This record gives sequence, C-alpha cells and structure tokens, in this order.
Amino acid sequence: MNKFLKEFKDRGFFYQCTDEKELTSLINKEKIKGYIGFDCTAGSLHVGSLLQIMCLRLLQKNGHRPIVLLGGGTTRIGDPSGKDKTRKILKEDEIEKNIKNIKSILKKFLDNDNPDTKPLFVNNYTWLKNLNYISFLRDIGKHFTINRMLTFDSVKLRLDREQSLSYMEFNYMILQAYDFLELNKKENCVLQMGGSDQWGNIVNGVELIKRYSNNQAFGLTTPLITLATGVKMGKTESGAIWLDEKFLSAYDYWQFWRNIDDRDVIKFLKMFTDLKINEIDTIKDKDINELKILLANQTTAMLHGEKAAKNSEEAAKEAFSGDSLGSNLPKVNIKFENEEKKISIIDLVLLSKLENSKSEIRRLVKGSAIKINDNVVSDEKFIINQDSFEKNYLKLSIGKKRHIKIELS
RNA sequence: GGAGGGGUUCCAGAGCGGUCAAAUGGGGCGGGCUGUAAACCCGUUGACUUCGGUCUUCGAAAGUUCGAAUCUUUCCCCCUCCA
Repeated sequence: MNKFLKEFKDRGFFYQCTDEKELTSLINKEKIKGYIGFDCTAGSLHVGSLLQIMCLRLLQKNGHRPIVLLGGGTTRIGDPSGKDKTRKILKEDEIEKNIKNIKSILKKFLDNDNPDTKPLFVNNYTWLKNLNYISFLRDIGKHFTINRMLTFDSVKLRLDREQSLSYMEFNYMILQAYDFLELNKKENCVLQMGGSDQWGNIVNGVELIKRYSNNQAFGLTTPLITLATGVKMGKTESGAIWLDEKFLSAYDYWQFWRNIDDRDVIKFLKMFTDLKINEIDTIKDKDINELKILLANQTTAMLHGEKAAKNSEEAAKEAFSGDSLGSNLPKVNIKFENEEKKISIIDLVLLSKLENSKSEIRRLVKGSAIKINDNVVSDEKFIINQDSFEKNYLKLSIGKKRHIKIELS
C-alpha cells in the first residue's frame, strides 16, 4: 500500500475513496496535487476543520502538493449540505476578510518553504465570477441530470422536509464540481479530499472531470468526528474552539484538549498530533492524564507554537494544583476608580470579563463558586481592598476551571 | 386555489384571562464525588436590586380588560391535508 494512504488510514482519516486501487498506483508513481475546499462563512476556522487541515498536512509530508481552495465564490452561494435553511449571505468585504484570516491559519499548519510542496492557495471566485451563463450551461450543465441531482442527500433532505431550496443553492454542487474540474485543468490536481458530508459533491467533481476531459480524478473522504459525548467536533458548550488566537486564547485551546473525554484521547493523538503511530501504541497505556497533557501540548504547539504550549501547561499547573499565584495565568489589569481604593466582588468579576451579568455573579457567590486567592467568597457584598493583593496581584477563580490573575495598576 | 394546525424563555415542549419570569425534559452553569474524565447526586438557569421589590420577555403591531403568553383585529413567517 502507498505510504500516504497507509498513514491516512492508520491515523483514522479514512472514510471513503472513489477508487482506492487506482489512486494507490498513481500516487506510488508520481507526486500529485490534492485539494480541500474551505468555506469562508466564518471569520476563522475551528477544530471542526482541523481534520481536513491534517489531511493536507499529511499529503504535504509525503511529498505531494496541497491546494487550499478558499470558497470565495461558493460562499456567495451557500452549501446546502447539512443545512436546514438557507445560509445568510455575507457581504463581499466580510468574505474577503474571512479569506485572509483562514489563509493565515492554514499557513501555520503547512510547510510554506519547500518549493516543491508548498501549498497553493486559490480562490474559486477568480474563475466563478467570470462564468458565462450560456456557455456554462452548454459545457458543464449538460453533464448533470436533474434526476441524479435530486437524489443527493443535500437536496433530498431539503425536499423531503419540504424546506425550500433555492435554485441558487441547488447549483452549489455544480459549482463545486466545476471547481475540481478547473483545478484539474489548470493545476493538474487529481484529488479532492473532504469530510464525509462532501462525498456527493466530490463524486460530482470526479465524474465531471471524467465526462468533460476524460481524465481520472479521485475523491477521498474523512469520517465525521463526534466527541465521545456525542457532540460534533468543534462546537462546545461554551462556544466554538477557534484556531485563531484572536477568538480563542492558546490557553483555552490547550484546555480544550486537556479536557477531552478519556475515550477520545488515543484517537485524537493519532489524528491531531505528529506523534508516530507506533510511538502512540507504546505509550497508550500510560496514565490517562499524562496522555491528555501530551495531547494538549502537541496540538497547541502545532498551532500556537512550543512556547505557547509550555506556558499553557505551566498556567494549568499553577491554576489547578498549586496555591501559588500563577505567572502564566491570563491577566487583567484593573485600577481602583474611587478614593477609598476598594471594589466590590461583583464589580471585580465584571471587570475581569469572566461574567457579564450581576445576577449571574450573585448566583455564583451563592453557590460558593467564586474564590479570591483560593478563599471562597460567600458574601455578594464582599469588598476587595488593597489588602487582598499580594504585590499588586490577586487570583480570582470562578468554579474549578476559570482562573485569572488580577493586576492592580 | 380550498380546508385546517402552529409560532413560548439556549433547544424540545407545556400553559390558553389573574396564583406565570412561565410546568417538564435536554443542554449550560455551579456544588459534591473524582482524575481539570465519564457516570451519579444536589442546586441553579431573563435583567437590575437598598433583597422589600422593580423592569423587560411568550412572531410583529394595535385593541378589549382593573389585569393578557392566554381574548379580538391586522400583518409577517412556518407546517399538514385536499386540488
């Protein structure tokens, strides 16, 4: 078996392939180009896209060249797959901004130096915007039958539920297929990867290429990852796990991995770290918490750098075990606004931005959730003055997991 | 086009003139147990509060009433059945 495909499988990336045998023999013979399309609806990517990113990374590590397709054009249409309703359509400048952000995230995961494998970023708007309707219908449209399109899940589900599906969205799959054709023609890209929900769209592309230019192209999909708790990867209770530090700090990112369910740890070590498979096999019986820390360190380092990972680990150690005032904890500066140089616990929490509702803070105090320097605050009228600060610092904790350092300036 | 059903707090879903900031379940948050896990148990879950209350919410607007999520009118949006 091919090295790339073997590791692809060993790491749990594999779900379906359009023609595994042929792909294997092709990939054994030559270096290929493979692409994944990213939707540009959101301002950044979250861990839900991480598996796709890892696919590109793996492809690249095996000497192939990844193409990142930014859906600047298709985002203007909206993929109906897995959507109950029409997506809101974004403004042009928002899309442009999103593209920039997403691109910068991807660059962190991919090697941009090796000229042979360095990622190619393309925006499908560049070719979609100039399409001529009549010639598009004649050249491309003729290869699609409505009969078949109606059988695709993305369409069928909508129709079954009698939810409206606009003609615009109905065209999404044709455009995505056309993207693949375009990349195949221009870049000789022969592989499209994606989540299993993209299978239909990918197959369409493969078939279009076959019909249009009689070339063989391939599709490769990854399973849909759900956490052991049943939640879809990427979204947690407290919000999306963004890959952009502007939206989610390195510490919180680290914490996300540190808190992964026991049952997912090995699986995720394989999927989301660079640790060798056999290496993971030898350590898999180690203490589960050690493994979680390893997972958190590896994933955080990959995205935010070694230093950020180390700092996050330190901060966690300080926050959860020691009673020392962690130097790596997230820090907020405050100053006393009044003459008396004091502040109520409610206002302090408000300033810390850990909570933004006074009622909620009162509730937390009632539930013994708030601590100052590890001492429970049991009175909502508790006043903090200079004495609470050690060398201008104070540790504020909410619950077991949220700790913050308050600096008095 | 004809006949019906519905839009309720994060979600599902009760309520159908006052006792409703709104049952119940899920989720979230907090506490306990533990391992920053799972499971389980308990509490909590609109905002503000001098803890007496006050204010804003039940698709939108207007109205009836001492009083409306609950009744009326108009509007918007969804769904089911028939053609």
